Amino acid sequence: MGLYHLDDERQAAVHKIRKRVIENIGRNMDLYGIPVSTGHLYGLLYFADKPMNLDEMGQEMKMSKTSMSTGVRTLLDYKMVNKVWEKGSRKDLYEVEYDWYQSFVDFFDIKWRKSVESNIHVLRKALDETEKLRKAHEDDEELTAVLQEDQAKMREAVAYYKWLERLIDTLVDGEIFNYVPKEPPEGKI
Amino acid sequence: MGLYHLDDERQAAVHKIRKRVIENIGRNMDLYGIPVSTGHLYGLLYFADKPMNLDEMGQEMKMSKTSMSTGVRTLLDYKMVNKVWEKGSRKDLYEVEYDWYQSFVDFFDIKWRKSVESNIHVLRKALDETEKLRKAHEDDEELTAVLQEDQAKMREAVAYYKWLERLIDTLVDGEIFNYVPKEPPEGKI
DNA sequence: AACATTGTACAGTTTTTACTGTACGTACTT
DNA sequence: AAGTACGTACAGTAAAAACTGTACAATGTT
Repeated sequence: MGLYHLDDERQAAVHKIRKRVIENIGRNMDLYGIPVSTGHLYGLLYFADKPMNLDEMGQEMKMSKTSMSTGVRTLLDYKMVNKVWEKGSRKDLYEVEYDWYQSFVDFFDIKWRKSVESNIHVLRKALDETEKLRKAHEDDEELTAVLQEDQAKMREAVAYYKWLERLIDTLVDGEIFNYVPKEPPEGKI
Repeated sequence: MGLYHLDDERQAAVHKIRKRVIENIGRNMDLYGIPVSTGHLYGLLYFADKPMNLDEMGQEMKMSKTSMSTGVRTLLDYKMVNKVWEKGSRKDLYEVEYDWYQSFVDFFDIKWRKSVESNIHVLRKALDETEKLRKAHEDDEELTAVLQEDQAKMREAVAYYKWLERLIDTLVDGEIFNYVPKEPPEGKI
């Protein structure tokens, strides 16, 4: 973590402060459906002042290299960390994506959009089948009533998901920042 | 589910269509950190044409009443279902919140906001401690460099979380729908 | 007051998820 | 080509989460 040139006491003090932040980040990362330990890994990388390799991570996290491998892969899938190329080193190096706004957007673009698309697809298909069934039994008033109810609900659902898609679009194209602007960090310049 | 007056074949056809939708909703519900089975429960309630009690749910889901109880509680916490009062019945009745936009907003207002607040709190505290540590060792250039780096990162993080708070605000106060408007459901009037 | 019904706390079980160690494929080095 | 270093697939183990059955408190009924 690049602070081993400090004397032990001061190093420990820095570590202690970082640790609480890292653990909090890790804990809250379950919002993204990410295991706590992978969240910790993220936190570790967040404070690292240079890209890390799997062995270094394992050492710091006191976990197996295999776990680091899978953890990093998860974070890569979410684009929360990036692979870094460094001449000389044969090891793969990773660093966090420091643009958290981008990470937030990517999360929705990756996970939520997939879910939304799948839901719309299934609903469209169900609407189709419902319509067929309805037409095949137009004389059956009870059935018609049930099917129309279902159709109304499913059309509402599709409308909602399409809204969600548009919302994700405004995130991805950055338009959201016109509505809800970023502000510069507070504190000394 | 209110369709037992239909003949068996047609009833089965309706069930089959609903089932796939329900399962998809359930599966995608893990985005909210909700167990798949609770997602299914939600789907069941979604298609129910009247509020259900725990025994009915257990029967349909082929699961224990205890599980229904905890499942419903989870959904209540997220405001995805509402408790309904019906004179006569001693049993508690529940129905889904059909306003999915509202459910979406509530989810962020409840889960994300809590997380954001906790993160800001921890970061502010860490920034404080960092500042104290820095002032106590102003002669130590190495330490100062490390701490300033950490401070810069944490201030960025706070700025991001404050943005997230404002985003959630626009969801909660409904302003988001001025930017990304709802559209009426498609299909026949 | 005795009895019945309902929801849930809690302990125990099952199922799922996270983690580890080994073994191996790939790619670089000599 | 043999040797070495690296990342990950895979099988097994440990830990966590979901689920069930029983017991009981709260509330309503007779």
